[in-house]
Amino acid sequence: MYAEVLIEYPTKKIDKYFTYKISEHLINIINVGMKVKVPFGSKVINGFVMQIKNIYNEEYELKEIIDVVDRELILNDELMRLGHYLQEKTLCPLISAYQTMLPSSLKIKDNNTDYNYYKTYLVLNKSKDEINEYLKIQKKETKQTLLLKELINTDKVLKKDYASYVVKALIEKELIKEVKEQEYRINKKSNINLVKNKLNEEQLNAFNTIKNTQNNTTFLLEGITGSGKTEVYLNLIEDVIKKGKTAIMLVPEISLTMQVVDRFYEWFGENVAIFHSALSSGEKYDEYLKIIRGEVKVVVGTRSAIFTPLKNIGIIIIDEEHSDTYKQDNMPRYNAIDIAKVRCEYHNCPLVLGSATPTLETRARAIKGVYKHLHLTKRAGEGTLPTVKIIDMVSEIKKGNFIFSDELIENLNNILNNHMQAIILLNRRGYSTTINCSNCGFTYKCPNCDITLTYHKSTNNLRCHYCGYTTFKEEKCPNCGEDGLNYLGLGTEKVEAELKKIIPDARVIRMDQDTTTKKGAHERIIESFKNHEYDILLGTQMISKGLDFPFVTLVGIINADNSLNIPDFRSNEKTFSLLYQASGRAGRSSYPGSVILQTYNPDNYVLNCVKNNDFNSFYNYEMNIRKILKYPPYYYLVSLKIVSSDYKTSLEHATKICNYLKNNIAEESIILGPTTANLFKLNNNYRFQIVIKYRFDNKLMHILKELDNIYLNENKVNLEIDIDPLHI
DNA sequence: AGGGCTTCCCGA
DNA sequence: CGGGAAGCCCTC
Repeated sequence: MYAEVLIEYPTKKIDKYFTYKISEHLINIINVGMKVKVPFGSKVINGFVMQIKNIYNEEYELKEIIDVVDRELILNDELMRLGHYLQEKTLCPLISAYQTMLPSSLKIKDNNTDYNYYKTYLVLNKSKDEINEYLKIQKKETKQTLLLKELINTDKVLKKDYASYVVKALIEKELIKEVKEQEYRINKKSNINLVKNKLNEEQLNAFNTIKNTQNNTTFLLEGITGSGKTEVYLNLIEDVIKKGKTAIMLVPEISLTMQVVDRFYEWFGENVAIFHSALSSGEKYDEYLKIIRGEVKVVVGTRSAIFTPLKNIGIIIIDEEHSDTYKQDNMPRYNAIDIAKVRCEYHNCPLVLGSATPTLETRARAIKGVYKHLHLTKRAGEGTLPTVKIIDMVSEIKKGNFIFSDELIENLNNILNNHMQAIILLNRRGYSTTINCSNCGFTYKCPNCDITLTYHKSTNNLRCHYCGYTTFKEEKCPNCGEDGLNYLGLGTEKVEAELKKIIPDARVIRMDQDTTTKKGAHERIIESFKNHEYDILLGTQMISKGLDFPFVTLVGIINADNSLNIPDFRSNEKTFSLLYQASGRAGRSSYPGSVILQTYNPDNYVLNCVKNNDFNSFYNYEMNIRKILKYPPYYYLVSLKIVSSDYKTSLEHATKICNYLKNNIAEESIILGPTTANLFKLNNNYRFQIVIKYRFDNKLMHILKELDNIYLNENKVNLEIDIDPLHI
């Protein structure tokens, strides 16, 4: 017997099958989809068995498969197919497709690590009668006799709960022994006192419509913030489980969605596996084992959870479907929504996309009838939508208010007096975004990237938010030596400092990338804010998503136009969704909420749509722009980035590729570029970009594949092709 | 990817 | 002529 093996080097150059002999003792063990250890060149490396064959015309002598890495963790038929789909759609090496589908703990180089987690228990080593006999002849009660009695009653106890010398003595007397049992690191039980909120009419309607669908329809569940989408999901999954099937639910970022996850544990307890990058590799391994052993019915996780090998899937739900975390921005550049569609087709089950602010693409499809459109227009429970007020910062600055408007301060003070809570959003971390010298014009810039460095006051250093370059800040200008350094631009750190000056009594907690680097930091911040240990939660966009705090009645948004000025065709959409979602954090319980939106463009259409809670108007306005400018959903996009450490090489190849495309792709398709990419210099690499806009182009994929192959063998230039990019 | 082998360039 | 860097090719 012979096996075709795909080697675990994620390079396109060796992304092909290598034939190995299967030795006698492995013939009945090795299966398609298994991970095996093989000799490759001078090394021993892991690979996946892709095919098994009976015959091989011996062109040259074959090597033998050394061993099987794991007998349980294998790619099933569905995942094997998905791998080919990924390769085809994203032009990635097949091996990287399979690598993203399996948790990283399975990619370890040496396979001597046992990821299984054991607990040691103590059990009796003799019959209970014998032990009773022994106890009778003991004169007095000791720790040893107590443990023996305990074991007569309960059969088994945890070793670590008892003093080691007691255990040791009893083991030496051969009265008890140790047993090791494999345990899962994460073990949650469902809540017996679970309160299930009654669904309102709209929720019930959505629930019933989806529940009664037995084919692979895609639904858009468009529900305003606080309309109780999660309750609909929970009921749907409960129903699917009743039917003996399983479910996957994707969320943007688990650490920010812990509130939702806890709700899942309450409902489904040990039937839930969670799956996200913040798990330790051991935890990840355990959760994966539960899934592969068929011990869980529900998987809740981030992007990569879409690949978990649940069998007999009855529904896939993607919450906050507009989130850009569903698209991976390195190889393979896949979108979890596309994968979900393929899997739903395979299992012939419904796909639910939920959001208050779906992407224009999704909504357009729903309106066209490609997806089934369901609406939740009312807040569940007692909540009402907040009132939004736009503040013109141009006139505030004339009054000397550079960061906070009078009205925001006044409202914050009211919040404190009424023992309520507030959220302040500023979508930029650090202290100030630029430091420059008023004397000579010097600006701190990243030596590797084409960007100014952000000043972080707490650590007194300057950082590049793209490549991580860090340097210390001098007291005087490093260029002219004068005392002329100015701090321009606003970050969360500075807002925090200002807030402490203006409202010294307020207890402020800041949440951004800098305060959440440690494991569990998100949860701690959210928990302590929920427990009202703080009055104000200040943070970047990570505080805008899905959080539910009943006492938050004010949301303040500083520099609401920040993200409008990013040069990307989606910046309006991103801004609308960020501000709308952030606003939705206010007034989620019986206390009415309000939102203060500070901007330098008070007349901006997008901001006024946020103010009026009017997604519909925003949608029509933005669709019109997309139509005129020929962007999605009217056109599809492909982005090609040409990257080289040498400026000239990069430009030359960009021009060459551009000409090649112009001569080969469909005439109606549009080519933009080559232009310098958004971050022209990144990590000392010069980046040019070409964008293709097309509607129908049956030659395009073939041409892209061809280009991709040509650039495999170029080592001075890299070509990165992104199909359906989220950003250009 | 990583190792081995070939090629090519420059100083002695 | 020799050595070292750079490029090329192979891995079942």
